[in-house]
Amino acid sequence: MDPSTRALERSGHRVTDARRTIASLVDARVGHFTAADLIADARARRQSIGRATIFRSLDLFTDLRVVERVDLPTGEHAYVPCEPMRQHHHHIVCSGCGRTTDVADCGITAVTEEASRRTGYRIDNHRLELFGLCPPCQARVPSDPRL
Amino acid sequence: MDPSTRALERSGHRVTDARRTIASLVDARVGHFTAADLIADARARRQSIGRATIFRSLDLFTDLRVVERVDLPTGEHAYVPCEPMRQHHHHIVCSGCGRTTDVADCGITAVTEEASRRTGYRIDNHRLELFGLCPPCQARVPSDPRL
DNA sequence: GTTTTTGCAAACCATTTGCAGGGTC
DNA sequence: GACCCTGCAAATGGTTTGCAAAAAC
Repeated sequence: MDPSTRALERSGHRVTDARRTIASLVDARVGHFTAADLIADARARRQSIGRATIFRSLDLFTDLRVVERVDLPTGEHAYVPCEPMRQHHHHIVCSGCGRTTDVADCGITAVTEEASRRTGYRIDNHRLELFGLCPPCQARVPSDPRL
Repeated sequence: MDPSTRALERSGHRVTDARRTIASLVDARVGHFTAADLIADARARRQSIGRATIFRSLDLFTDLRVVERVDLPTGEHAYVPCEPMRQHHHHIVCSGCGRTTDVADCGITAVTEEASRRTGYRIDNHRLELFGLCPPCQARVPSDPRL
């Protein structure tokens, strides 16, 4: 059974056709995607799922940590598939192909502690998103910043 | 002359009533605010400014680095007033009062380098946002996580 | 059988655009 | 006077909601 379905069951949510379909659309995706992308995917597959259901399921999957929401530099709201196991991590988003890679804590704790020391804030939460080019995209276009 | 106006002049943009008004609305704000907030503020002051002008001016002020856009954990798009001088910095947003404080590089460069080493990505850009409680808000509510 | 979920359509909200008139340099 | 900027209203795009029917447990 796939992780999304298992997450649904464990959390007491119902396993429905729509949710199964959406989970498989998410699995088929490479890199980040938007709700609109999934809506288009569903239509392309001729699997009719209401727009509202897509949004509702993405919310649910976000709660279950099957996906995570990221805000792209453009302000667009996107989602990335996400290992539910991993506790705390960040995403590197490739601006070439959109693929994302998770990275665990790389010393960010030291940064938040330093910031806290400097400002007196009690820091409860942070968001770190990294943007760049993944190795294949670097190889493909060594010098061209677009794609 | 206030910094926003100076920024307009230096950049060759016209200094208009609408822009002056919006600059003063921004100055009057404490903490982060949305475009909708400014629209409401303008209406409250009975200074009629078209919605479109607010959006256009906020875009312009963002380019001029008079304000900066942040994405709140809720996904809301907000703006924070911002020292145009400071080159690279991040924001700490208080979840109590919304106030924000700038912090310069606190070792984040080491983090991005480490992430790059681990993943092979060429990291071009990053976004770090910190959320927590500012000192006054900690004092006001030592134990209550809300406000 | 009860409760949750879906699909639809409409509502909603934030943001953008086209364009004619008005203001700034 | 030329060009930039504004306001308006309409278009747009993304997201949410109410509700009755359908599905899951």
